[in-house]
Amino acid sequence: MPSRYQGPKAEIDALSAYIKLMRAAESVTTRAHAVLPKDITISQFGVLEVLLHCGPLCQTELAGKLLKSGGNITLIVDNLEKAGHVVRERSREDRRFVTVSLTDSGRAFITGLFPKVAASITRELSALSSAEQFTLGWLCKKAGTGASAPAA
Amino acid sequence: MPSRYQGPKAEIDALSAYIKLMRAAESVTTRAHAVLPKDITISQFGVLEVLLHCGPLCQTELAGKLLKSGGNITLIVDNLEKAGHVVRERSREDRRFVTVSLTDSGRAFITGLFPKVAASITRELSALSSAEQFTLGWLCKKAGTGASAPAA
DNA sequence: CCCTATTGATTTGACATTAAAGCAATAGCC
DNA sequence: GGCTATTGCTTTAATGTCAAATCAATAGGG
Repeated sequence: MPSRYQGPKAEIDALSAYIKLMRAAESVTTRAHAVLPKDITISQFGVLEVLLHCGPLCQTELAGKLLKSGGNITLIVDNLEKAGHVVRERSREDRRFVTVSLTDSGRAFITGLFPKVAASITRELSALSSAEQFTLGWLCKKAGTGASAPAA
Repeated sequence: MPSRYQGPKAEIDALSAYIKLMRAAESVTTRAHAVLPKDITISQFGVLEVLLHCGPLCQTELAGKLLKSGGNITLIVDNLEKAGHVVRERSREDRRFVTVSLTDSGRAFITGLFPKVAASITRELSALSSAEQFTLGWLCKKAGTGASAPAA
């Protein structure tokens, strides 16, 4: 952000850090996910990855883990279901819940893909030493649980 | 540059830092922009802010500063134009260019709004000291210009 | 056993986002 | 001048995103 704005020093420091935070997040995400095949989106990858590492979940749980809205998950799961990567199943104990599970082909797909993305993220962050990555994570965590963050 | 195998520890460190980076970016952005009136979006705010601090720009320049696609800018400017915040004007020297400028009401709008958002971002990052904010910015900049970043 | 509140999912409407295709205007080359 | 390439913008198709409204099922209070 080309700030010609001249405010208090605290504000300039915060805005400067914020802009770099945003640019880094966008930049690393875009480049790290460039290894994804063209027929899958970042959001779809996110859902498959959570299902692989957490097992079958209902849509509200997916929304919580991915920090997305419920309506959003409905659409993403729709598209993953069309592609044959996941299946929906109504819970018999409480018919409000829809359990989303990986199909065999979906599991094979994400199992083959995840290591590539993990390696890609590692490569993108390789400009930072291990200690620097730790510091970055620590500062981000502190920043993300700041002033008006919901209590953990 | 041949990429060397870095081992599982390097991967865990990088993924851990990456997840915290993404969560911090989402979290701070969402909360910092909660002060925006509901009739304006974050992207629209971004365009108005750049126009305020840089003066009238053509759409390609806007796209470059905001790191968005050209088609995207077309839509955002469409909506800002409907709201009366900006005007489009064909350049007379080169009729391919469309200069986007703030209207009087648009200028008043963003002039009143920007300090609120700046204060909000400052508040959200107040969990970090000035030195920590500087370190965060430095690490983010280093991370964002990593392995496959385009040459500046 | 009702009435109501809550909860999980879906739908709808509006905006964002990109890639790709298309259009219009300019620039370059012969 | 005229052909071609480039450049800036718009459009289109597909997906994502949220908020709000809606629907279905369950839970609780009386």
